[in-house]
Amino acid sequence: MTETTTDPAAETSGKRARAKAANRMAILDAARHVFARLGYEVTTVRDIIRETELAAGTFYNYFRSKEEVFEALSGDSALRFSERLEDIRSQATDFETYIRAAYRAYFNFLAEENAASIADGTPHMALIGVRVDTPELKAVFAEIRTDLDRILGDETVSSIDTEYLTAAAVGIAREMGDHMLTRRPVDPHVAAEFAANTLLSGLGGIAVDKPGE
Amino acid sequence: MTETTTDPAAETSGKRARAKAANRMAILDAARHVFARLGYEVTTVRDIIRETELAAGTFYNYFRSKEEVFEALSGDSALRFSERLEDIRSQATDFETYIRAAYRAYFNFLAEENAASIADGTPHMALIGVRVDTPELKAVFAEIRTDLDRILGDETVSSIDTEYLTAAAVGIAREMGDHMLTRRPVDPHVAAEFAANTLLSGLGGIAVDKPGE
DNA sequence: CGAAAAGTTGACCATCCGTCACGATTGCCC
DNA sequence: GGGCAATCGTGACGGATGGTCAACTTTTCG
Repeated sequence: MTETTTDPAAETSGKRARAKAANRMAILDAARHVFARLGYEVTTVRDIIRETELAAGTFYNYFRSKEEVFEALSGDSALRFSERLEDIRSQATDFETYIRAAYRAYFNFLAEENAASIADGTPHMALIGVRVDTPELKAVFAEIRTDLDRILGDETVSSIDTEYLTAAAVGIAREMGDHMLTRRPVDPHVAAEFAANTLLSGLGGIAVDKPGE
Repeated sequence: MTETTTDPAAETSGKRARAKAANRMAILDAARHVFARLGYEVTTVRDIIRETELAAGTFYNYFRSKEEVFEALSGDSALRFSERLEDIRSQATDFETYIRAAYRAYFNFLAEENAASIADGTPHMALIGVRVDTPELKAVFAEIRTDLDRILGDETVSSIDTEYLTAAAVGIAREMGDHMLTRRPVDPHVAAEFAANTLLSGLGGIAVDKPGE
């Protein structure tokens, strides 16, 4: 009984751990706001820490640099999307179903994550001009490729370059996503259908433009 | 005869203009090297200027920041590609011909521009992790969209969302381009064919994988 | 309760950015 | 040629940021 608090993932075990979590969260929140207000490039670590109650030195107990904060934010985002992909993966067994569901999920996700920025006029991080490939993002791409490998392995005999196929699918999503966010109103459904039709049938799939329905 | 040197675009009019051009070129060359050697993010203006014979203050007579140098380099690159697109535009009158030629041109261009980086192991700027949308790049995208507007206007009756179509085409190119550059050997032909088939026919176009020829 | 551990603080030094007064070089007119 | 005005390069300087660290405060736990 020397170790009573053996809760592995206890929500708030001690005062120390609670403060640690709160500080980390405060820095991330401040960073989100400052990035949106000043722009990522010109933001300094001082700008971020000034938005909190903490001292300059404390920042470096949590992150090594401004870039690492960005990656944490971006990583969280990628992780949240990865969870949605999980559901899609388990339910879709053929290529078309998977692709349609994945694009729907992605464009909806993008619209939701940027809902605040869309309401006021704030340009969101995706549109600031830089696009960073974090490890978490690459991990999501790898998951998608694994999914495609599995699905296409069942479906077809000819060998397909799934690395390129994944790249094409991801490229369509990323580039179209930027454009979708600039439109008013933002319509994830239209974007998802367009993207899926393109990847499934190319120009032919989008030219006929759903005759019925 | 008071104005003898009325050459509008004279190559090297005076000593002053020659030095100006040489200095600008020296800074751009130095920047290219330093970006490749140290990485774009950590490079400072001092690092760039130290690679030249110039003083620190002189840098700011030519560029306002490191970012502006990057945009100049990237802008030049976009302009060079735009010239190739010019030829394609004038020759291609249908969608398939245009798309195939454009992808071939792009992936070849990408391979050529990064030939040096491919030879030694230097990771090139496209792969450093950031991707910046310069005005010149956006201009090229706008050109492509105009081309598609014209070609598809002739070809089909149904209205197509050419903004999204351009985004999809561009997204495929950019994302696949990154992957192409990581392969050894770099094969622009394969990449171009894959990209074109995807945009033209979607999965169907790449699954059958050219039976003849 | 008291000592060790963990964490916070803010000052500190090195570095970088962007500016600017000064000096040198060039263009130009007589 | 000679001399003046404009242009441009120079390098030091003020301001600001990055990252560190010794001292201090708070929590944990025996």
